[in-house]
Amino acid sequence: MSKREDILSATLDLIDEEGLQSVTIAKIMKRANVGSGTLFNYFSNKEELVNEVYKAARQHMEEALLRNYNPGLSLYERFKCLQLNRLHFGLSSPKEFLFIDSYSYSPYISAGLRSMEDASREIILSLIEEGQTQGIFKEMDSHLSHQIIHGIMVSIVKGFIIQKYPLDELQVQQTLEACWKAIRV
Amino acid sequence: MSKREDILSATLDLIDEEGLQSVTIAKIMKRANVGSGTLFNYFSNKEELVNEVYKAARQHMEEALLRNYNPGLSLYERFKCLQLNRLHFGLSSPKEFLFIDSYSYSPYISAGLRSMEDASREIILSLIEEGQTQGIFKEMDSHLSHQIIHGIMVSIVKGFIIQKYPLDELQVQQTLEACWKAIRV
Amino acid sequence: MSKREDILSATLDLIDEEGLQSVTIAKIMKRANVGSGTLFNYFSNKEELVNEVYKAARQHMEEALLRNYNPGLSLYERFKCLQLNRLHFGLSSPKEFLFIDSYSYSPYISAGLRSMEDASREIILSLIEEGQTQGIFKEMDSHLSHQIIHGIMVSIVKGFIIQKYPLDELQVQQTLEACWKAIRV
Amino acid sequence: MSKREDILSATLDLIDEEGLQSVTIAKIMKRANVGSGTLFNYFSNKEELVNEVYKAARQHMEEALLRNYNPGLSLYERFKCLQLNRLHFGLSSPKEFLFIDSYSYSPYISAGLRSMEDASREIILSLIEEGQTQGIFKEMDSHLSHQIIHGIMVSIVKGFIIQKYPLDELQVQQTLEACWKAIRV
DNA sequence: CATGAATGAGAATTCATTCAT
DNA sequence: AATGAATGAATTCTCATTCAT
Repeated sequence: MSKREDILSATLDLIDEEGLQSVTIAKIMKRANVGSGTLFNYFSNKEELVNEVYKAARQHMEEALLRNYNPGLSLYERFKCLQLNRLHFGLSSPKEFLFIDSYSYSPYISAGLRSMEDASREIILSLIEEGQTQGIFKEMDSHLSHQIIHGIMVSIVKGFIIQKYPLDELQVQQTLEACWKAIRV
Repeated sequence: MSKREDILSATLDLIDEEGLQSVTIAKIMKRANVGSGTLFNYFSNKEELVNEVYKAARQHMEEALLRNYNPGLSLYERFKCLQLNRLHFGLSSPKEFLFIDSYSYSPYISAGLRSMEDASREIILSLIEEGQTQGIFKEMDSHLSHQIIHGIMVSIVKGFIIQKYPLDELQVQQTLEACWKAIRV
Repeated sequence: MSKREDILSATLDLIDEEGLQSVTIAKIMKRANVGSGTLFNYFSNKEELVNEVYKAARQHMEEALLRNYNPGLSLYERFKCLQLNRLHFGLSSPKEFLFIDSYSYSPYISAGLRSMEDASREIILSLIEEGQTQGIFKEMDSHLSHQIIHGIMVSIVKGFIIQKYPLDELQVQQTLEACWKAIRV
Repeated sequence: MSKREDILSATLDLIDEEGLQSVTIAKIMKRANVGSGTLFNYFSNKEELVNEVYKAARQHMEEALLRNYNPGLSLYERFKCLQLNRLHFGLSSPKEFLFIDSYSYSPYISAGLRSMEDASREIILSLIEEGQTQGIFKEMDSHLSHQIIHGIMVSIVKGFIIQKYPLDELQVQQTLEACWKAIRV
């Protein structure tokens, strides 16, 4: 791993462990095993560093959300793929998942970055609209529908991460079903 | 309002406006119109102050969630009451709502406080179990069901607060319906 | 005990326990069971309070040093009386003894107070001079002689207070003898 | 001189001039010509800094006390050497001497440090015991004997430093003699 | 007399950042 | 490219003191 990646990774770890609130450059330096000079060679200040961590996490998630997405599949198959991808991302990258969730509305992350291109979001919205047109999904503001299923998925992952319940095949199926039914006609 | 309340209130306002990240004791003092000595008479340090803000918000929410709750009503009426209460709390106290949502997973809030007694949670869980027994709700880990509907409500309120869509009578009905359907058989 | 005495006494105790360095008005208030208003009714500020503690200790010691002093006795008897009195004062009032010893050169105690009238000192000096005139004590600067015996007594008491050795009848005799011999011809 | 030494030295100077009571970090920074960050890089807090000053002074004194000590010399020569070394240390390093004297009983200095290893003390104690065995020194608790001569030396130096008398060849001889006689048979 | 909530100047300490090596 | 000692502005926190009750 390059020094740059060491720094990004150490920062994410520390944010996860102690909260951005108490992450200091000194702690990052120590964790990443780099000197302060090195750190400031790669990132011009702390805010930029944190924003880069956010950006990397978002890019990572973006890619994960669209993995294996096949526009040729049925509406349900596509819906399921997107939701499962989000779930898997949350389970396999909990630190990034929680960081994105926590800081997507924080002024500490630049506005530009927060509203960065999000192909998956557009895809889900149009998928919802497609379902509504076909009479499968209930007619309502597509953002509302999206928010509903997004809320479910995020909530389920967070609940699992803080150990509220197991999340095996069965629970995953039940969650997917809940999402589907929540916005069905 | 007592000085103590002034301080709590100023702190919540500032966290809402600028993010905990950039809230300083000096800003709080100024906003609350108190001297630093006064502040530290009431709260032994910044972390304790923020934790007390969290605690007060949780207590406020707790009370709001159970407002007009009538155990004698039908399952649906009770379900609706609880969900609507949460919605109304979010809409009428957005600062507290968002603060609780953001910091319920943050290490900055003490573990004990984050997992504090929550009567409403117990009530919802048993209501879910009751519905499952009656064959109304789908059989699954009641925490999973709870997390699903909780995720929907929180997500909808957040979406509204950051202005993603209107939230009138119609949308409220649709949201409630989504919750109900999400965990129905 | 009057409130005023409670305060003086609490202050001395705390100085003994934690060092003047870390004695705060708040700690004194708590220990003495008085409010801040009360304390500042009796003493106009912290420095005055500490100086009053010093003054009271000095007065107490002054009186103790001359207890039973009989100018009519032999030189040796008078010498012994004065040294024993100092020893007994140190043993019976260790807090005052140590406080006086530590702060007699501190700028925190007002110059006037530090150099306050000290009848016993004059008496010892003239006793030394008397002894020198009689050829009993070695001829030297009487302040030097005084400093020698004073040094012995203070050192012995301090050593005892911090538990370096027992200090019974025997050791007391040996100490007195050392004083006497140290300045003898 | 390294920054660290600058800080230690500035601290000792200020304690000597104004008393620990009124020495602030800001004054130390200014005197030592360092920023606050630098100071806290070397010492994690003020108490640790003061303790390090004490430690350095003790080590300095330790070394000075044993300078030119020759175990092969006669008892008297060795006795004289040790006492003279203490005297010279006091005269050449009055700040350290007074600081050690004042804070060796203060709770501000950690107990471990106050009772730190002291080779010179062991040597003097065994020298006293040797003298007692040879019938030169009076039989008594060697700590008592030690405390007596230690008390004399410290007292004489303090008296000189605060200008109570001259301290020339003559007075030094008289002082040494007083020490010797104080514990002789 | 006694109280203690409120104060704010000032003290200790933190921490992002720079720069010479 | 990498380092880390040095920095000082910003921040948290302390504590003697006041004053209305």
